[in-house]
Amino acid sequence: MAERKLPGRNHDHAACMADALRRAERLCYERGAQLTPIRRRVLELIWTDHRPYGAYELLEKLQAERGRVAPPTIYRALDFLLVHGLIHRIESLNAFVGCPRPSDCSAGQFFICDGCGVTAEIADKALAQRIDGAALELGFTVSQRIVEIRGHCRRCHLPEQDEAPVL
Amino acid sequence: MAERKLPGRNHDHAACMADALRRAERLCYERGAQLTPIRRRVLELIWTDHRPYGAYELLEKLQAERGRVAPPTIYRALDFLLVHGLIHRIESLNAFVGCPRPSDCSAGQFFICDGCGVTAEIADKALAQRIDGAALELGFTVSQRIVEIRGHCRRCHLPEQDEAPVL
DNA sequence: GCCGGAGCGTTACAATATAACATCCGCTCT
DNA sequence: AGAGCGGATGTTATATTGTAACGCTCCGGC
Ligand SMILES: [Zn+2]
Ligand SMILES: [Zn+2]
Ligand SMILES: [Zn+2]
Ligand SMILES: [Zn+2]
Repeated sequence: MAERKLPGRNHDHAACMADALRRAERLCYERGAQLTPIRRRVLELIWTDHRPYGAYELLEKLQAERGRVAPPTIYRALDFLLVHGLIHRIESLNAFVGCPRPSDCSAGQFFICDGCGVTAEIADKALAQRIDGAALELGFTVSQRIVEIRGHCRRCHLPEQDEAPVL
Repeated sequence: MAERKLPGRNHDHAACMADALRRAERLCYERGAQLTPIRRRVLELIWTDHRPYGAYELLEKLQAERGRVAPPTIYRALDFLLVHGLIHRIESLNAFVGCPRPSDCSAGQFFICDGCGVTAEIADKALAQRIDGAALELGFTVSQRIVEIRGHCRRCHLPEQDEAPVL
């Protein structure tokens, strides 16, 4: 079932982000991976809130702090964070979101609000299994399950006006 | 359950494609939509086989037949075909694949072979419902379900060498 | 005839992503 | 110490994907 929720009114995001950074440091330490200043800072920027950030959005923020930074710098940091499961790529947005559970995130599913951008990751094992079952029937070997559910969170659930998404 | 299969050894693709074109013509006729020569040709190109085609790949083919064609031409045709459900966009590939069931494809799920590119669309209602159930728990209103399963079809199911995907 | 909308041509550009090569720095081996 | 190596980053240029904006044509209704 749903194992995580959309961050609500009383969400302590400062703590949420601090936790995420601590988990990242720990995980990198355990793996002997280097969470360098740039990589760490990109991860922090992504954890600014719970919405996906585009590479060039992150690039601008990094440039604001450090002067000229070229695209490869960002993409390399993102690659590192992706490889270690610290972030996920949202394919339908070309954007990246922090993973709240880097150690066990092989079966994540994303709910993305097209109003405010807030994105929740859940890990519904039964859903993943149902997908694997369908794959089996097809004789298909699964290597990656991309599940991105677009819609509106409770706060943004209005009579569907056209919107300029905050994304 | 799985309602469609990966096209097998005895798949008569000429007939498969002819059917798809007939369905498209019929559906456009019923809706008073114009399946113009360009739109029809783009649809045919997409149905060349069962793998997703990128916009610029289609553009090149169209240019080969008609001389200079600019990107907006392709994207406009793709928009039309998408709006009418005749094709789907594969977000994780920035590419487009024909819909085998244009009249009833709100809940499609895609299995995409990273070896040969072959893509199968199934319509597992229970899977869609499970997603909607999780959404309900989150207080989330679903508008689009993106389910793209990457992996290997039976024919391409080898001991996982690195590959230059045909995609 | 005139208008209005759909379709398409054309130009320019925006947004996203990568290739290729250079530099730096810390480490190990000798 | 000096050579050599690998990982991280800097730098430049370019590839790939997608849109904005404007104008022309055709066709059907009035
Ligand atoms: Zn938070
Ligand atoms: Zn929202
Ligand atoms: Zn076929
Ligand atoms: Zn295959």
